[in-house]
Amino acid sequence: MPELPEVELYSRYFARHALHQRIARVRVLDERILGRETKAKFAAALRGRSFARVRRHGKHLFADAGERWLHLHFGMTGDLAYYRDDPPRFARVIFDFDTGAHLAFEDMRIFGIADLTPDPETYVAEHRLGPDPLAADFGLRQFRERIARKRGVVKAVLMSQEVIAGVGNLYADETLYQTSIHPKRPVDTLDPSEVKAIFTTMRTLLRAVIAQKSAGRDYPHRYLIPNRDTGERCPRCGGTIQRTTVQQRTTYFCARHQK
DNA sequence: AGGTATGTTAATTG
DNA sequence: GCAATTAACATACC
Repeated sequence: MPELPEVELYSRYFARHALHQRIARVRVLDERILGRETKAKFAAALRGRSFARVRRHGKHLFADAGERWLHLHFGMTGDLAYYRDDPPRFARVIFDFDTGAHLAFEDMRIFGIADLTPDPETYVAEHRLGPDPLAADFGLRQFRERIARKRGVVKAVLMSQEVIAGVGNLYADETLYQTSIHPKRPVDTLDPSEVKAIFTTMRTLLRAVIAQKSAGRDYPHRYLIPNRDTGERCPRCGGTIQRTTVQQRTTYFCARHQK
């Protein structure tokens, strides 16, 4: 279930449980999760080491293992599980720590990836990821510059990981819903105040969801997310929630107040 | 049985 | 070169 806020929670979970323990063994249960990395190289790079710290960039998680960093991407169904007894059903890679505990990277659909990278900066550069919208040095000016170079519909731009890294289908819809902008508005028709509203709303939203979820709470009722269904009543204006498609992704919006 | 699912990439078409 | 579209990846659920 991973967009930026979820990966931020995974990252905190990783940091809370899985640092500073010697990795006694690396078990790759399904090699497809490694991408083009080989099982032998992957295991050899991590075995005997320990994770010193974690970093997140967009939807990507990195864990420092000394020579190299472990890189995790969670696809649609990735998750982490730290446990002592029974591994999760869809565990694809398991790190056995010498403490007797285990960290599993699980991913039912295997759209995610677990591999190695020299460091997060290298990965971000190689994959042309845009800035993380919650990074301390990410600002409105930068957001404007990056958006100004794009064409096409606004939702596609928000979801493009090269523009900004971390927003996916749900939070793109939610951001546009909260800013009253139609997901199919051509991005070059947005006026400066709308771009600013997207910037501010998106960051507030991402932070709020992190806080909300880390406190174990559900999405607020006034969000679009819990009302993502054709024919639902818009909790903001009483309009009707409609469905369309953008970039092959199901898109919900309020037909009354999103223009 | 068919449609859908919080993601990404490659190939194709305009 | 860019944007839109389609397919592919793999699995479960309703």
